[in-house]
Amino acid sequence: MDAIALLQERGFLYQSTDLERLRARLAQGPVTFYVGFDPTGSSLHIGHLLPVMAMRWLQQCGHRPIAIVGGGTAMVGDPSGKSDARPVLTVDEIDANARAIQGQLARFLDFGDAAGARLVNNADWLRDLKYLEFLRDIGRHFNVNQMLAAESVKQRLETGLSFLEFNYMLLQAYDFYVLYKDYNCELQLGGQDQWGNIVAGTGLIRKLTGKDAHAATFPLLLKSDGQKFGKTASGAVWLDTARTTPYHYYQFWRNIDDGEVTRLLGFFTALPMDEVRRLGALPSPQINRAKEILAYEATALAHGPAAARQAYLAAGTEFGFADPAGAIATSSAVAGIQATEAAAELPTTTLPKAKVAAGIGICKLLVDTGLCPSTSEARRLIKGGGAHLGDDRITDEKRVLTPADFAAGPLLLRAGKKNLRRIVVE
RNA sequence: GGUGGGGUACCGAAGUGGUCAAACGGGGUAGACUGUAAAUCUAUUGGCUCUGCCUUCAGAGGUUCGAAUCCUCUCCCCACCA
Repeated sequence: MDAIALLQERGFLYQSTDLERLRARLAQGPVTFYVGFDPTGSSLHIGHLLPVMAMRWLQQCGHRPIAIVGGGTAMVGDPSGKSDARPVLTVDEIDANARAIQGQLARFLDFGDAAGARLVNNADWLRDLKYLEFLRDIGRHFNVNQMLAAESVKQRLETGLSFLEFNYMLLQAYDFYVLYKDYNCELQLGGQDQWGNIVAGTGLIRKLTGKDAHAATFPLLLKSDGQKFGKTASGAVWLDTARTTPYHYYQFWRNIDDGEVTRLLGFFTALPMDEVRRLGALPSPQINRAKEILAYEATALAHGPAAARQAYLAAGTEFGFADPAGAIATSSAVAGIQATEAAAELPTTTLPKAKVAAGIGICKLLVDTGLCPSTSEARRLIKGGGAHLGDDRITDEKRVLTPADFAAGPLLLRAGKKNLRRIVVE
């Protein structure tokens, strides 16, 4: 299949170097391409996912992904599209982060055999750079006037940026050159805010080798109201299950705006596009089925079908299923899950018997279960009428739970509509 | 290096001796309405053993009955000049 057509149809392409040449090159045979990831955190989040999905498609089309973690560049800081410089990390932190990130990428990409995806750390060639040699061989090819014209730099010129940050473009261009030279990497992909840095790379390659490399960018993912995508209440939605449970991951996708459904199905699921368009166009209440499918598919990709199934059942048990009769056709595996098999896969907290016998304050319980970050927050929640025990609203913040409360079995403690915890005594 | 202006809660931004846990906006959370949506409206938004107490206004000292507000030193940022 024409990889360009596929990416275009799914909405992945924002801008690129000569598209027809790129298309022709991709049709010719396997192309090695790369995307840079920032190792300043130990986990990817949903904001990183768009490039990852694009890499996945390209790999399935027979091309070879390189994920490069900026171990060297992370020690510098990047002005692109950010109002502030990045934090500077130690070598050990960066290495640990890189390993964690590779583990997450492995769920989406095949790192398997020699022809599989690769993870490369640019520290391998940046750390030993000699300044004078770099200036002489690389620096001479950069025109400061052009660099200043780059949008990412322009913005920072208003607040000021250091020479060190300004150099980021050279380093990223150099990365591309090294990959081109040593890894036969012909294509760089990145967010649209990276465009300046990316074409700096193709420019450098042309000057140094006379050859043309390719480049393309992804659109910036924003919610329809212009807010940043992938942020929720508790911050980013992470791929690390310790930070964002599969259930919450599922819930993030399940609660997406109506208007985003088509776009997100295209980006974050592997469903055929005609189905994506059909699902995204579903009218008012049925659109919820499309969101369930999106949530299931996205969770299955990130955490596996078993976790996705559990999340789907847990959420459905709590909030109801959008299409229990299966009236809406879909090729998604979610169709095979019977709503009736809904087991209570709810997040559960177990309390020791002795603790309950002594009586446990409701505020303390809210905090212990992780539903509230502090006692004050728990009190506020209760005052605001957002705390429920089963179907009963909790009105007394001093309420103490005793064994009698558990006589009828496990209790369901809820903070707001969407956060709940099953409480079991043993 | 010089001169001037700044560093306030999640972010932006008021406050310039007591009435300041600190206006206002954004963001978050909760409630109502709904479709586990959006929009809207309302409440809330440092912590706690909560009619009170404790810790916050870059950091460290000091003045004062009392400081985010005054003084001293330190660190960082910005603008202009060199």
